[in-house]
Amino acid sequence: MTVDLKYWYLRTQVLFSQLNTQEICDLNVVSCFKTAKKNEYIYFGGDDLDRLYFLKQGRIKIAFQNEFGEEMICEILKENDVFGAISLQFQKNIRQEYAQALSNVSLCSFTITDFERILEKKPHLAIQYAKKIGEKVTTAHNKFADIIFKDSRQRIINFFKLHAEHEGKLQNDGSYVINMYLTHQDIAHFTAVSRQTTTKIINELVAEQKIIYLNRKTVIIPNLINLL
Amino acid sequence: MTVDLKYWYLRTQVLFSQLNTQEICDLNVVSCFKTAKKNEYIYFGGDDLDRLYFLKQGRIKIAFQNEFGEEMICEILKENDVFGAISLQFQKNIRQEYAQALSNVSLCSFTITDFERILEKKPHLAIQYAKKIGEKVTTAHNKFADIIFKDSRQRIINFFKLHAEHEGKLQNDGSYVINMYLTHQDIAHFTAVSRQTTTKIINELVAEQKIIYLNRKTVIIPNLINLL
DNA sequence: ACTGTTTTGTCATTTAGCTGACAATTTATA
DNA sequence: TATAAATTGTCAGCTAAATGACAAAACAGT
Repeated sequence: MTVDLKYWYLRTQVLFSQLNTQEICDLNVVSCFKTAKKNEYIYFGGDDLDRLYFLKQGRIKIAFQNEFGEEMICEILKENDVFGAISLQFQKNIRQEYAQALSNVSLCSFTITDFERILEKKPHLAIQYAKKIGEKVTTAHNKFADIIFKDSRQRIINFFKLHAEHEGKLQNDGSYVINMYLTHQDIAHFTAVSRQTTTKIINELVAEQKIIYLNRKTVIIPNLINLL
Repeated sequence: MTVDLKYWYLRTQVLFSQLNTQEICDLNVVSCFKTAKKNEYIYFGGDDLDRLYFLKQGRIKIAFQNEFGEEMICEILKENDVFGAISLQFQKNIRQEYAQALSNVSLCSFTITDFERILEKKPHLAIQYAKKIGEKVTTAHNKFADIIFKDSRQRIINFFKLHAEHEGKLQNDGSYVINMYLTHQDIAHFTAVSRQTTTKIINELVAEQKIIYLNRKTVIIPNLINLL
């Protein structure tokens, strides 16, 4: 990869957008660019416990598996999101967590020591980083409340709401068109509902015209308010 | 409060421990000290959405309520923990979250703008802060996996394990003595188990001698390995 | 167009844990 | 020390959703 392309990569990463060329250059010294194909693992279990990843393009999921291989999806991340050793510490207890590409992805990564060295020099970057991580806490707590307080139907409805907000393109008529790259099984893992129940509920929502599956990859939500 | 006492307060806060006197002095200008009695709310719903709190002493819980007033405990925090507007952004969607004192507490708080101004000048502090927040994400994700993968018994066992690690005093014989300031109801809210089931399971664990309730305020865990 | 694989659809059965209801016990307060 | 309040103990009945087991449909690769 050329140096120019590396500049461009980092410059267009929102978190790093306010750095000047010299600063970007400093970053490049220790940065590492990478692409991965759909379904590839970025890290799995004990891999790279000291690495921090910035998603440049594509979608990945952060998930856990239990001893029976059952999956639970914590987060679905898109461009400009960060994952990996986000607490900038070597993580021992994280062996059951992994990151897997949901599409072809491109990303860059740093070791936590390199990244910390950079943050030492760029307080503003450190603040932006702290904000990003803080948002993750809020997201996690909200998802938590969802699981505890809401039944399976409400959780799946909430999934479509969130997905419309993150992935949907708002049309003139107020509807959202969503590129649906997740299967029922994925949605089930994200909402902590069984696959069968997920299918049943989605079909109910389709029957109620609250969501429309044009095909397996395209969903329309005619009215987000009416969905809830 | 005297200036000297304020110094002491901040100096002994782990996060601020590496600052020199001048820097502490800078912090003091915008800091705000406060105490609260047991059961008092530090913030509730839409209160102080732009404030960040550092717990100096005591215990507080971060919890949510649903529309029926049912509670769910996200986190139980002790000295040196941080809470409130941790993402350093005015939080709109956080109205159902609140912080309540589980004991008499003392804490200091900053507005997010004041705190950010300080972080701008102290990159190291910003990094320490980011680490602290990062740990919250890990904690939340682990708790998540717990709720999804484990049954009520395992969740309650895990609660006692965590509580032993955070609150227990390790004895010579390998047992932990825990100051138990939480009721069955609190444990139920923390583990997302009903109060009745919590009581039943705790009594099972007591019968199995895995935990010993000396009285309602003192629990002994003879052997942490054996508990799991 | 054919064929294997993935995804979705459906249902009968089972179950973990909630709910409500009340008693017993412990702790706080007058 | 008496009384009220909070906490814990117990149980029968209920229910949301998981499970397992297939069938149908859609999709992907050749």
